[in-house]
Amino acid sequence: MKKKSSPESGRPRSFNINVALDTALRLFREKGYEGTSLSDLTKAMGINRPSLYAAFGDKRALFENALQRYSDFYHVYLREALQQETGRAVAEHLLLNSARLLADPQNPRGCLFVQGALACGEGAESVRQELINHRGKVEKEIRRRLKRAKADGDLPPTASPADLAAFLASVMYGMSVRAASGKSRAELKRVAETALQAWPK
Amino acid sequence: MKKKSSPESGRPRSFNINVALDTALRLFREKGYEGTSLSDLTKAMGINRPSLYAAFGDKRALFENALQRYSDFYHVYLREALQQETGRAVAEHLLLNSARLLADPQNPRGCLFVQGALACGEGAESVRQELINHRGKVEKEIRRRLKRAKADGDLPPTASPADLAAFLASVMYGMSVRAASGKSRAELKRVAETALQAWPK
DNA sequence: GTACATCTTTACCGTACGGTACATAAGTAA
DNA sequence: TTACTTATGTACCGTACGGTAAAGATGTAC
Repeated sequence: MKKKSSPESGRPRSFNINVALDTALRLFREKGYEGTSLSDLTKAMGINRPSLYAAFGDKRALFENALQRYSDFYHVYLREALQQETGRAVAEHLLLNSARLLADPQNPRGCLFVQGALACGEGAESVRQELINHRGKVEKEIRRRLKRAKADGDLPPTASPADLAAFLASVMYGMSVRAASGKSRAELKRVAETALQAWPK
Repeated sequence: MKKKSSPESGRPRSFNINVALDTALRLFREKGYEGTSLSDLTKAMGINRPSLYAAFGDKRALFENALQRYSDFYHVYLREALQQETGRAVAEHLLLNSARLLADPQNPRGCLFVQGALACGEGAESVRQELINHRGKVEKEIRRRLKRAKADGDLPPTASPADLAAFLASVMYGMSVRAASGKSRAELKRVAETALQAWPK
């Protein structure tokens, strides 16, 4: 992806590539793939266009990098949630931390998997598909964990891991939409707590 | 909005304005405001650009018309739901019909209030704000209805109409995201049914 | 120093965008 | 027929987009 072959020769890069990537991630999360222009990106990074292209390739490749970075962070959160001891604890962790992260005042509101490209023109169709895949994988991991929970007996025999996972994912994406509307952490937390009432006993 | 002053004089319009508006609505719902180009619109309508501008004004005004049309349909569904007799029945109606409408095979997937402009560039910022307002109004109507339900005694005294309304809205928006991922009515229905487990008894 | 590699700057490319001027076609009114 | 009104088709406008060519700047290796 990036050049592993970075000999010490040549003019050194004048900007920190990870800082630039974080800037790109912020913008993509806030305005989506199509809504973020190259001028937005270079301006926010404080560099010129060819520097961006030399470092990352084209816009699509830059998004790919930013998405990977986001996905890495996301999976830290996800893993932590899925490592909880019971199905109920997993659900609590997922929803309450979603509320916290999606409305983090330090970051753009909402989830990149949703905000990145929910509805878009033909030029971003492949990005949209990729985000659909990411969302699907998240849901799949939750489903696997809940299947185990059911096998472990900390979910009733009548409970459906697939339905519960789909429900949790839906609430998380719904909270993302609400976060993008400017709702606070407290408001999202109440949604999470209400959703948890649906958990089978 | 449209010209009431339509004397029988002058060359008659060669296309049906409501059909054209429906076409616009479909496109905006599928690709969002920014993702839908004037060429997409005129091509799908089978007319030329000046005809579109003469009939609707600019792109923004056309979106406004399409949004109004969508909102009219939406409020039929919403009113029907809010007219149910109990809080529980309202919630059921809202969620189950959301599932049905959001994944309608005859229409683009998802809700225009969400898909229209969730994350976008500066040029669509006002559209985004407007959709936030629409979502807020929907939630407010649900909240009002649930307050009445509580007063009527068909919600427990401990229940929070505001929290329940926010929860219902979140699930509906989450289902919209899932619908945009291509999930079927059946899958969305299971989400709705799972969500209903959270309803206070 | 010289050679070499890489990044940066400026200036530009083609394309697609939203929007419009203008001449003409197609209807009604007299 | 003539005048008038409105919609249409063509051809175009300026701007912003994603992307790049080419020349100069800045480092390392010798």
